[in-house]
Amino acid sequence: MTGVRRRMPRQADVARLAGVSQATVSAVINGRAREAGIPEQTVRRVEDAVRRLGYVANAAARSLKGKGNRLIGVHSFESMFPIDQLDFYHEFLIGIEQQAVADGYDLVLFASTESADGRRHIYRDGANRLALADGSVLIGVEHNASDLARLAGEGYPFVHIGRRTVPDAEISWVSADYATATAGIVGRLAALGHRRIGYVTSTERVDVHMDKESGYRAGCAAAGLPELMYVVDTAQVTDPWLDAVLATGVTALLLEGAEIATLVAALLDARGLTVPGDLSAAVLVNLPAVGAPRWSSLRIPRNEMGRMAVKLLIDLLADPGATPARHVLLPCEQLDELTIAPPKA
Amino acid sequence: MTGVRRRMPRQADVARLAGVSQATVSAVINGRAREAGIPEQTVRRVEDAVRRLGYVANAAARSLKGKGNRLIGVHSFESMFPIDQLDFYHEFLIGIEQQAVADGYDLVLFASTESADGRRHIYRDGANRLALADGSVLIGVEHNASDLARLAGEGYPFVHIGRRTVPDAEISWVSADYATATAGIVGRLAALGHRRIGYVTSTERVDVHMDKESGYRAGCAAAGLPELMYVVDTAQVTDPWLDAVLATGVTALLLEGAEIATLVAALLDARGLTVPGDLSAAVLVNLPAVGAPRWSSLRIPRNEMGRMAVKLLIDLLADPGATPARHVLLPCEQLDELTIAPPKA
DNA sequence: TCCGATTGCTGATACGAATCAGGAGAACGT
DNA sequence: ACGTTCTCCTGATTCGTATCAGCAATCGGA
Repeated sequence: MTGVRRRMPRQADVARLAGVSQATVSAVINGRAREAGIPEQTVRRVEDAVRRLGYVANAAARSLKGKGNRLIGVHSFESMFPIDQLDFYHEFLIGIEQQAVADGYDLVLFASTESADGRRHIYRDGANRLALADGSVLIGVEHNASDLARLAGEGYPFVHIGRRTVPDAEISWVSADYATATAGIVGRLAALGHRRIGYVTSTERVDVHMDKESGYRAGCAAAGLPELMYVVDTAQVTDPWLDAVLATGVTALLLEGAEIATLVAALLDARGLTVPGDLSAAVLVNLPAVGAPRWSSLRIPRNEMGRMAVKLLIDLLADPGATPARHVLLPCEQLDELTIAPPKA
Repeated sequence: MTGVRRRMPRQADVARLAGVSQATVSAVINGRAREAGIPEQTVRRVEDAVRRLGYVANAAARSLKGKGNRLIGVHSFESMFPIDQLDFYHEFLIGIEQQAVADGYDLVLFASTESADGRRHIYRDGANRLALADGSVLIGVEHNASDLARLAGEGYPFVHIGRRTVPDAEISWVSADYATATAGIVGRLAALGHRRIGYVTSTERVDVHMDKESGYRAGCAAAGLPELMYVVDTAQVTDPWLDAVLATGVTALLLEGAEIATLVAALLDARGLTVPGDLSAAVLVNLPAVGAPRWSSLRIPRNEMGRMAVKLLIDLLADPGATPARHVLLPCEQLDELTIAPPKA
């Protein structure tokens, strides 16, 4: 830094130099000169003074006056830049940033609310940090239903990435359309000739799981197939369990997540069964692009979700009165058919 | 959202609820309660009201009054989350976020200043957007010397990631110590027996390049070797050029960046020369962890640089008066010796 | 010549928080 | 009983900008 931080010139200084009032300077600077009926002459005098003094508008004062400060908050319930899941938040952020740029908003990453255990809270000292921004996009795998409910109750505008239902609160969200995607996979398997398609899901029945479940049911119904659901936690995925599953005559399995998939793969491998030779399978999450075993799985449109969340939020901000919660489902592609094939004859 | 979006509560609202004056609320909130002789009783009443209303200080008003708002800006001259260079900004951001969390600051990503051509400016409509944050960390490959000089001239506190010299302005920065790293590689090559070590650098002589050059010179001087510099732009990296280079009897080459390295590799390959069998080589940048050809190269401590930039900035903020610019060089490791070997006998 | 409209501004005020001078009331000393 | 000190606050003002009501001067028309 070169100089001492000398007092910045303000509109009053410009006004004095140009021989007009501060209000006139404001009008000229904000391009309201015509509208305010200020002649070219005066405009030039003011612009000249601005240049001579190197006047720069004070952002704080400006946003204090104006309604918002064109700041969109981004809050996650975990560290935003985790080293081990590089692409998880990253892709959402790309989308969020793109849309923010497009609409002329800046982003505030709320990081300061991390407690000793690494979890992040919206409220600190009982105060809502997010309120600093005009509105916020929340991302989080973890639930923090009470924070969410409170936030919604306060009427603070926010959009959640990922469907979230919280008792006593209507929350706006953007989500991937898991239901349709899951139904689509069931349909695809049915078209290939599968008649008994199983669905292995997790015991934590969070919103995402419920979406997939309803998609599975819809898919089975549409294809006239029986529902064969297996609700397990990872500790239960053992040989006897697999025996029981296979005994039901399934020729294809939908698997909830990477962990279950890995376990099932190991068990199948141990008894010499191949995928998709002996059994078709698809994993209902977005597996990382690189990484050991490849599966038929889903592509979650993270970038689009980020973009849409910001769009939705800006909509919400523009809407002055009370707004019902809004929801957007984005199509979720099936990635490929690596581990899907017609049933064994 | 459930409720109508009511006006954000202000200190006056808190005051009314707590049955005190706005001034008292301000004192309590700023921890000046003792000092102002406000009894525990009243403090608790105020804190209670704050909590009940979900009051949060208005950042604009606060910074208008000359107080900080615990916001650190991050500004890059290009898009912060570019798809093609996933790890470039990302690692800096990890470091920046970590340090910000540690010191209880939030981050503002200044994205809104993107012009149609995708470049980002600090000034928009003549106003310094960054002024919203207490200080900023700037990252950028691109130069925008005039913006930087202006910012420095205004006395706005910022730290640049990457060494930047700008005429007529003293800029604080954090940089990788390219000079020492380069000298180290020269030394290592000399120790392996190389007597003629060439240095291929780019015609854009920006600060980073100058650092490496001085390291190269220092390394040569220390080892008593001649300086063999080749300043080229990529269009010049052709067969005749390589002939000329090899004619000088070099047994090892330092290469400025990935692009030059790729071109040189292709030319060497075409004439059946191997690296490091026939020629040792090292690339003086941080090559991506994954990607086709592996080279001996540098590891730039991006995480640490991000952390240090924030630390430095917070120091700067704490220092009230005029501060001379501060500079930090972080050690920059040589990654490995993949393409370095003793000279051919 | 007087009325109304238009031009070209200005003064006052609000935004929300911080700060400072000061003041009411209680407690204490003499 | 009266001055002094303390405790616990409050009112008024400030930061720099935006906005709005309004005003003086000029002009056009009848």
